Amino acid sequence: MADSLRERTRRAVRAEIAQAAVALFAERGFDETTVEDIARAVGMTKRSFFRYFPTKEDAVFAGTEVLVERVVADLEARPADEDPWESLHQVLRRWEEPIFSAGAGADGRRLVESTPALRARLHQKRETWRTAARDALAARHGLDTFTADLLTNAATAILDAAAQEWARTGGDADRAELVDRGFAALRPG
Amino acid sequence: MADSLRERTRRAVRAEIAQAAVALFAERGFDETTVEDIARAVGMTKRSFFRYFPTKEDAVFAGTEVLVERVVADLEARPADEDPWESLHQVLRRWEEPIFSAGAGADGRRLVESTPALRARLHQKRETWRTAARDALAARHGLDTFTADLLTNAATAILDAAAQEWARTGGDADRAELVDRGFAALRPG
DNA sequence: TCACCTTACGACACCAAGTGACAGCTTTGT
DNA sequence: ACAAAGCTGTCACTTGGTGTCGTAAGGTGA
Repeated sequence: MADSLRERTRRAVRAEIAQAAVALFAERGFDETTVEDIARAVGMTKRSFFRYFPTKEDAVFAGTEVLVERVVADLEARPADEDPWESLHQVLRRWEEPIFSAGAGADGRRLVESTPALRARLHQKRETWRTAARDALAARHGLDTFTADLLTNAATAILDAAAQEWARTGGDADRAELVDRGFAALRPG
Repeated sequence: MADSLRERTRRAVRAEIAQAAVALFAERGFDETTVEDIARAVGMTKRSFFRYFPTKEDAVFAGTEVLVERVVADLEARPADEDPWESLHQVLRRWEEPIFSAGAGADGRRLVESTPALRARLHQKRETWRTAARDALAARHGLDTFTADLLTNAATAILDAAAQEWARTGGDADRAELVDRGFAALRPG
């Protein structure tokens, strides 16, 4: 069974913890919330919290793990003769939202945007999928590593700028449109 | 006196701590070195270490504070009618080295490049000067915030790619040339 | 020179994030 | 039904980081 009861329960518990954590963070702030608070909120020990998440920060980014594979898969599903930049554009346009906030909804986004520790963790997470995307891009289009790095880094630069603008406007900005503008502006050539 | 004896000794002590810290980190690894180890190495208490640096990570980035002002000053010294992208290019080409490693030499660079906690902190530091650079750029060239963010983010994307390539080649790559290539490739238009 | 004030330091106590080890309970596979 | 595997609480421990206090030293003005 690829999906045993144990695994399902575990995922459910993880999700419950994550939800409680984000709620508490949004209410009291990240630093003002202790891991014990979160654990108690879902009826477990501090120790058990760390059996579901490696760090306090990670509770906000629950469910991101699959993202990497999906983005890479999408990247590899694009026509091989397509402009690499265009491939990145199309794929990231689709995954912009989950990549940006890593799955914690609008609350989570605001939270991440306003908490340095979480921003730092987000960057770390990004590095993971960026490496994967870089390798996929390099393999599919025969790019050297520097160029592949350059393109994927630039792509995340666009995502960041869109996220910043979104945060600045209080959540009103059309992020997809901003991403389009960014990709148009930085198109290599 | 803008430069009293107190201030000078303080700077000297800071530098000494930083040096000891980087040395220990390079020798034993970041996680394997405790703050007390560093403090003892320079003959002080853990408590006093934290009177010179807010966090353990920051010991590696000693002397970065001035960088922000200098980069901004350079940015504002560029001709006002110059292409903003070109201004960024010229300025960052000059400051690429200190910005990248934040002043701890080649050892420090390798250290940062290979230690997730330090990479995270570096990104945070970057955000500081990026914000400043963004504001300066926006003010000088009358750009909207999104465009200014986009350009500065892209610029750091280039710096990152160059740093990654540099690390990959074991320190042989000509970073200035890579930066030039990056700026040429992503030139907006 | 003497009194004054600021600064730096050590010492101590404390909190929170993680980690390791152990013991007991429940679930699963056979 | 039974053993292996998984989850949990409990306890002890390390480490990064902070607040407080007492005190010694250095710099400042009369």
